[in-house]
Amino acid sequence: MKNPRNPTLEDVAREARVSTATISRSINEPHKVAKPTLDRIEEVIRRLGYTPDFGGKLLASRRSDTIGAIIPTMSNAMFATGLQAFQEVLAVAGKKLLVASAGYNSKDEFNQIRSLITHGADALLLIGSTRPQETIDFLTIRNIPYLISWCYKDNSENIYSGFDNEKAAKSIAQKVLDFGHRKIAMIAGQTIGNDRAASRIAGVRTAIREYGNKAKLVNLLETSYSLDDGGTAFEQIMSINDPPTAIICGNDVLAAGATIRARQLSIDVPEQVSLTGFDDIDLASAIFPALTTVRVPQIEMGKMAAQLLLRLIAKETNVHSVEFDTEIIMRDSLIRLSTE
Amino acid sequence: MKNPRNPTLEDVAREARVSTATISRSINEPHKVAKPTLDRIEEVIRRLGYTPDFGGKLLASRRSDTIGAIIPTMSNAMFATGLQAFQEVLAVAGKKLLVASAGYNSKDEFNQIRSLITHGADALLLIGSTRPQETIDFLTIRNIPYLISWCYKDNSENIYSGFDNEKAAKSIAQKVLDFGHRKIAMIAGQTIGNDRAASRIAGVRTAIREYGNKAKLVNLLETSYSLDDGGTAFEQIMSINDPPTAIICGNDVLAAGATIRARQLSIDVPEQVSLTGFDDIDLASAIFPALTTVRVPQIEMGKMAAQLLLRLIAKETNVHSVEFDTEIIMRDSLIRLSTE
DNA sequence: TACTAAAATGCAAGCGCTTGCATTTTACCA
DNA sequence: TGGTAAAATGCAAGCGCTTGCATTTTAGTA
Repeated sequence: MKNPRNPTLEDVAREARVSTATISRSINEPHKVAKPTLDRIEEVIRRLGYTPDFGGKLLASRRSDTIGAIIPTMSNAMFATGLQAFQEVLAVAGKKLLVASAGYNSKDEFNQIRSLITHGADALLLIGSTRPQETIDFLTIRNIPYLISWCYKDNSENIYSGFDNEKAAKSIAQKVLDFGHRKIAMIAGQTIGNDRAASRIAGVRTAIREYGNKAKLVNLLETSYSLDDGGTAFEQIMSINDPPTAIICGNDVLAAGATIRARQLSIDVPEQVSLTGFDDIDLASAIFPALTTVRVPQIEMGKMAAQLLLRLIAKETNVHSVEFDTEIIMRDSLIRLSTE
Repeated sequence: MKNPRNPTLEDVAREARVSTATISRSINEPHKVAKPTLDRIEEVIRRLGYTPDFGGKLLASRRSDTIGAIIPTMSNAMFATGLQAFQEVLAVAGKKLLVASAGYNSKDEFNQIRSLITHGADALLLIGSTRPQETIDFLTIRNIPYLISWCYKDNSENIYSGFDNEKAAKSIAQKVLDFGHRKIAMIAGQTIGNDRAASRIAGVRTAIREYGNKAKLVNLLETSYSLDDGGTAFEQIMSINDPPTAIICGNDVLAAGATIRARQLSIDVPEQVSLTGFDDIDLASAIFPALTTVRVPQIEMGKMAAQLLLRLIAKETNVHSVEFDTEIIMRDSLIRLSTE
C-alpha cells in the first residue's frame, strides 16, 4: 500500500554516510550509537520521512509488537472499558492491539486465534476459561503466550487476570437472602460458550442451596444480553401467580432492561420486586432506581492483563495469575423484606 | 515468539515435491494449481502444521490485511458500538483491526497514526475532520488510504462515512424551540481537539440565532464526557436566578448525568426543565425520564466505513463519501411549554 | 500423430530489516 | 606517548514469502 517507493534503511544509510546496521541501532538501541551520529541520522530520517517497514522488521526480528485480543463483543460497555484500559497500558509499552470478536462461539474463537496469529500477534488476550482441546493444543504447540481474563480459576495451567464469577455471584445471592428474600428468580446470560454466565448461575444456586430449604430459586431464565431481552425475561418471570420477591440478574444490562420493563408494567422496583445487577457499568448508577450490583474491577483487570502479558512476552518466568475481589454496591433496587 | 522453528514454505515444498512458488499459489490462488497437486500440498500442510509467516508474507507482498482505527476512546458506548460493527465487516473480508485511542488530542493522534503504520496498517479509520497540516501531509505523502467517520463535510478532499453534526444539532435545537422553549442552555463536550463537539455547538447557536431575538442561549458550558461532569454542569446551570427551561446536551452521557443530578436535587425533569441528549446510546432509553435525543446511526456508519475502506484498499476509483441522516427520537425528557 | 494453446509448475530475484561477529575509533590511564 | 578496554560502527548473512517470466506438461484439434 505504499507509494512509488518509500525510503528504506539503505536510503537513510547512504544519506547519513553510515551503515544500515547503525541506522537500525539508532532506532532500536539509541544508547549504542554516538550522539553526533544519532543527531545526523535523526535529521536524515526526518528529512526523508522514513519509517521502518513492518514486514522487513518483522521478518528479521520475529517480533511484531502486536498483541491480539479476542473478546465477545465491544458493544458491551463491560468489555469495551476493560479493553480500553488494556490498550492504554500496551500503548505505553509501544505495543499495538489487534482486536477480534467472536461472540460467544468457541469455533469462531479458534478461527480468530489462528487469524490473529496469521496477522502477526505476538501474544493473545482471551476471555473465559473453557475452550475446546483443539484450541488449547494449537496455543500450546505454537508456544503462543496468552492470558485469560474476566474470570479466575485456581488452575496453574493458565494465567488469569480476573475474578471468580461464582464467588461473586454467590455473594450477591447471599446478600439477597440476608435481606429476607426467599422466593428468588434469576435472569442469566446464555451459558452456551460462556462459562462466566454459567459460573454466575452456579454461584447463585450454591448460595440458595446452602441457605437451606426455606429459600428457593423459583425461576431461572437464560437470555441474550440486551435491554429488551432483560425486559422480556422480567415480564415472563413476573407473570406467574406467585412471583419472586427478588430477581438476580446476570449482568447490569439485563437488570436495566428489567427495570425499564417494570416501569412500563407499573411494577414497582424495589417495593414489589427487588432487582440486582452485575458488573457495575455506568448504566447501573444511571438508571432509576439505581441498581444494587456487583462491582467488577474492569479497568484494573484490563490493566493487569496487559502488564502480565507484557511480562510473558518478555519471557519472564515467575508470572502468576492475579485474582481481583469484587464488591457489592448497595443502591436502591434491592430492599430488605420486612415481613418474612 | 515462535517455537524452535516452525515449518516454512520450503519445508512444505520439499515434502510435497513441488517448488515453494506452487505452495504459495496453492494458498493464495488455489485455482491456479492442479487438483491432485493441491490435495497433496494440503495434506502436507496439515501434517506439518504449517501456517504462513506473517513477516515473510508481508515483506514480499507489501500487504498486511490489517486496518488501523484511531478513536477517542472505546469507553464511550458510542464509539465502541461503531467500532464493533466496523470490525465485523472487516472480519468477513479477512482483514484485522488494529486499534489505537488518542483521546481528543491531535498530537497523540499523529503519533498513533505513525505507530499504526509502523505496525503494518494498510489503511486507517479516523474520527473527526480537523487535524494539523503535519498529519495530513504525512497521510498524503505516504499515500495512505484513510477514511473519516463520525462526521461529514461537503469536502471532496476526504472521504467520509458520517453525518453532519451541525445539521443534527440544529435540528434538535429547532425542536426545542418548536416546543416553546426560549431560555435555552447547552452542556457541550470539550471543543479542544473535538470538531464534533464544536459543530454541535455551532448548530445550536445557528438554530437559536435564526429563530430571532425572542430565543436566547442563556448559558453554554463545555465539559468532559462523564456522568459526573454532566451533573456538575447541570447543577451550575440551574443554580442561577432565572434558569433555562431547556438544556441541550452534547451527548447522552452528559444528559444522563444531568438527569441523575436533577433527581438528587429534586428538580423535576421535564416539568421544571427539559433535557435533550445526542447519540441515542442504550443509556438514553434506559434512564428515567427517557431521553429525547438525536439518533446517530452508529452501526450503519461503522459498517459503511469498513466497506468504503475496503474499496479504497482495492484501489477502486469511484469511492465517495456517504452521508447519514440523523433522526430525533422523541421520548420523555423534553416537553412542550404550555405558557409562552 | 503432430502441432498449438493453455494450464501447471519452477526459477530466482528480491522485499527491508536485524544481529552476531569483526573491525575501527575513542577515551582513559600510566 | 603508547597501550588497553570500551564504545562505535560496519559487514553480510539470513529471515520466509511472492511473483514476473521461463519452462514444462497437458489437453485439444486437425
